[in-house]
Amino acid sequence: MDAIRGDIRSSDFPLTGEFLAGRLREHLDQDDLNYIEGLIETVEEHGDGTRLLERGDVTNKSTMLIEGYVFRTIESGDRRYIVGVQVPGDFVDLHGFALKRLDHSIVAAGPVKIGSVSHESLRTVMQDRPNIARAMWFATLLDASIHRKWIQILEQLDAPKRIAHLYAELHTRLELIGRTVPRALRTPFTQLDLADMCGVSAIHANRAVGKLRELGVAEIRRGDLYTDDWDRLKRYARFNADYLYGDGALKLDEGWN
Amino acid sequence: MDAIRGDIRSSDFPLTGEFLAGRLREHLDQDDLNYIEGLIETVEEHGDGTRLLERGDVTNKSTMLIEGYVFRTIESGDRRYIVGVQVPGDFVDLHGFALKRLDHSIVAAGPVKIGSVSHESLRTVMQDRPNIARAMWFATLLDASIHRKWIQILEQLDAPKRIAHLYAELHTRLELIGRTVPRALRTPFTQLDLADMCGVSAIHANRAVGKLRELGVAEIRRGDLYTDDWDRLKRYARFNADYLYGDGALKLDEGWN
DNA sequence: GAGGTCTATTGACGCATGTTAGCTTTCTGT
DNA sequence: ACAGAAAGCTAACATGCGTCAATAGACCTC
Repeated sequence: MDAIRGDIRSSDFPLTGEFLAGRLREHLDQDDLNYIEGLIETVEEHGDGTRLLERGDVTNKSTMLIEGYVFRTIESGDRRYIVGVQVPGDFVDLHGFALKRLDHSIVAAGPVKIGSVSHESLRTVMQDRPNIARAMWFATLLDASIHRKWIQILEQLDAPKRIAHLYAELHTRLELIGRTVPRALRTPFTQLDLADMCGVSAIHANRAVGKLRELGVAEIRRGDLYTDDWDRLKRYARFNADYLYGDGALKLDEGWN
Repeated sequence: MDAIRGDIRSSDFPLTGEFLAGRLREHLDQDDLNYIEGLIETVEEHGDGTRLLERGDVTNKSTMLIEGYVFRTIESGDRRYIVGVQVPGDFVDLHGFALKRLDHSIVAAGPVKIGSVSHESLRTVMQDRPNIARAMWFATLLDASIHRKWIQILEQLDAPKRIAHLYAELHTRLELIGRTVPRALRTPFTQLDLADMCGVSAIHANRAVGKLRELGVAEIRRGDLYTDDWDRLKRYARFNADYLYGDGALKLDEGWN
């Protein structure tokens, strides 16, 4: 009975477009970006814990995250497993456009602002805007690359390094959309959230946070991470940003049409 | 210096087409399937351990697995982490078509037969054959769904259940392309392979295999699994096949064009 | 500002898993 | 048939992590 955790406040204020389309920006021209902005039919704000999409749902629209973080979760037994995190500018359920049902749920981590695009509009995009269609496929391939890295992390690292790697990844992803502050990374994650992302118990996540503090790698308080030395943290987590394709990874020079 | 493990024998015998395109089959008509068959320019056989594609490679062709198994691997330090397995009919590097470099390597697990399609041909497909383009996007989305399940498995299950889940998944995937035998599942996997897929040490993989035997869930000998009761094995592994989208998961009724 | 709830923290104990070492079985090539 | 190599197996001990129990701090509501 945690449904009340969510707090829904619809709104329809205009988009600035400033952060719209996130990672897709770098692969699209202004005309394409305006086109995408025009696709967004509704914008909503939701509170922490709101269940935005449910595993098994059949949808007729796709969701873009504009502000905040969301978790991709799979519930099994009475536990929750977080299998992914999205940052502003990410489409969270493009796969719901091509696949019938969703294989996992989408839950707000902290307050979020989301935009919706109807699948009808997306079908038009696929037909008329090959550049945008290509960028959307790219976005889902990037998610898959991140999934593979998470698999490797779970196979390779212990709990403290997993947590450090998570923050290193988020820091780089936020950097790519111009959203970092110098010596910190602010998130609404609880230690239980960290535990569910790293596949350990909440108590062990607490131990891991303590170890990062003890080692002087980072201080994590109520989800916010503080560090004087991102390079050291990234070295500690064996972080290598290649899998995020930050250098313009699309084969732009070889358009499909 | 394990390079000698691979044994390369080129060949150009004709395709039967019988198992071609695997999971894509169910979403395409005969005309589309013939078209795909025509795309395959070369067919090769390779021996166990052959490194088919290297992390960081920039490719100008994509590879379809026709016979055998391949691993998606990431090497780090002196260890290997297996982040995915493909079965016959799977494209193994469609992402290399849209992304510049590969984020992981592809290695033959046992002898394999592979076909190659040039990216030039794929660009034509994207332009002229929306049905096939859609099916290919679907294939990469299905891979992402499987990745998410692996993340959950690593977060949730202990080593014996991970191994059972792996075989349950492969059994279902092979069933979907009509390639199962009644009470067994034959693979060329060593216990070290199982360990690298499950994120445990080889010795612990051995313990886990022993436990499955002891419990009467399954007998695994040199990669081949034998069981009298697949349902029991799947219950033990908490396996639920939804994430494999075996029921015709594409939104066929809503074509893009 | 008092009470309640969620979150963070600590300690004790047990199980899962890693590491090292050595041994046995099976495969492979000659 | 033989020898070497690869794979599988077993035991002993160390560490990571889970569980339970209890407490402390932070935030919210009234």
